[in-house]
Amino acid sequence: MGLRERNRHNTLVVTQRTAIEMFVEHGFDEVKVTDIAAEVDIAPSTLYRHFPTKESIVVWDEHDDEYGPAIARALQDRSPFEALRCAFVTVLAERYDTDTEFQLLRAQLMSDVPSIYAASASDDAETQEQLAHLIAPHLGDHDLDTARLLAGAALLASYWAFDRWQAESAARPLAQLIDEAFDRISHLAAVR
Amino acid sequence: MGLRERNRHNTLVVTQRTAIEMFVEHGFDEVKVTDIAAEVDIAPSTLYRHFPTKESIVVWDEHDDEYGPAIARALQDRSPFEALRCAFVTVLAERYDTDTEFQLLRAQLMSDVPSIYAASASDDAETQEQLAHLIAPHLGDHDLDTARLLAGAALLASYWAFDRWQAESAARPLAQLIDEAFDRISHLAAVR
DNA sequence: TCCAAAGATAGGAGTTACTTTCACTTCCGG
DNA sequence: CCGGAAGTGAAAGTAACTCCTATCTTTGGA
Repeated sequence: MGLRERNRHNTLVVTQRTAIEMFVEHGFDEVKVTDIAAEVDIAPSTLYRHFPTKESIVVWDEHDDEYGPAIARALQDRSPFEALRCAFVTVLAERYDTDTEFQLLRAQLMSDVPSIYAASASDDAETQEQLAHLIAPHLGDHDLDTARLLAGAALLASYWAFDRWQAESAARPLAQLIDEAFDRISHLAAVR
Repeated sequence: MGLRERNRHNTLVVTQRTAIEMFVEHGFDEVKVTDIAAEVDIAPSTLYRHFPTKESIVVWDEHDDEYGPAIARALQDRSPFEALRCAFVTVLAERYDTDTEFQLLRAQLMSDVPSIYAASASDDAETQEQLAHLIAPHLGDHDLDTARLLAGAALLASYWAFDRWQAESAARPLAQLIDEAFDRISHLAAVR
């Protein structure tokens, strides 16, 4: 990883953290993109080179590229659905349990600001498609539609866990909630 | 239902159908809100009285208020999850199977135009919450979180069905796809 | 070590059409 | 027949996002 790439990554992280603090303090609509750029000390045009929209500053996840490898690893010795569970627990848990305050702020913005919520939902649709393509080859019939359903269920489980985690202000560790969510969703028919 | 209300509803329907045709033909960004207003022969400010945003013209569903009653009815003699399945099949199926061409156009916009997709996803989050509140009292433990998971699963099933329906251009009736989706999601653990 | 090329940033101007506001008119409903 | 809700029209604002060029920084090879 060259200097250029590291610098870029650093700028992304600093911009995101600064912006989220500003959004939480003054409100998403009140904080203008130029304000953020000024605070981070970059030009607005530079900010727009990194983040395509104002919302994406919040939605972007610096650990997004860890899911692919984690899932590929887990697929070696687990069923597809279990592999997703395992990967989610591994990647999400450690991060959210060490960087709790910041992730709570981010979660708050994502659920409270409609336009951010919408942007994040769009993102999730793409994630679902990517997950489906990852696991489809590991299904008995290689059926992409089945894979999409599994991926959707896995995402549903993780968002449910995430919502609860946020609602109870990180009282329980995220890993535990994710496990519970996957368990319950695997046995939906048994719910009364 | 008075004349006023009927007129309003009529304007909404006509506006939506006109707008969707224009969007499909010329592209969402190319068609301006003023163009739509001119075509429907109302003032732009009137259009904005009915639809809060440009995207909402597409996302709005004239049958949205049928779900509540349908679910309440189905809850009388079914488990909560089955009640959702039943209500979805009833309300969705007949509409999409009689109004197919138009609903396909609408579906196409919702999946192709990012901003519309995002708006529709936000809408779905609210729907999930409403469904959860409807079914929670019918669960053994009255647990709202469980209800949210069930509602999420039901919505996931219906979107999966809807996607397939769109992908195969309404080759199979929507009701059948929804049933299949609910079946599969009830037995996720059995998928290999 | 140095240098050329590739790529990133600053800075600023512009544009656009979505959306809001308000005073005014029209017309349904009891 | 009147009160009040809904529609109209015009106008303006807003800030997100785009585009451009000059300037600087990094990179990889000589």
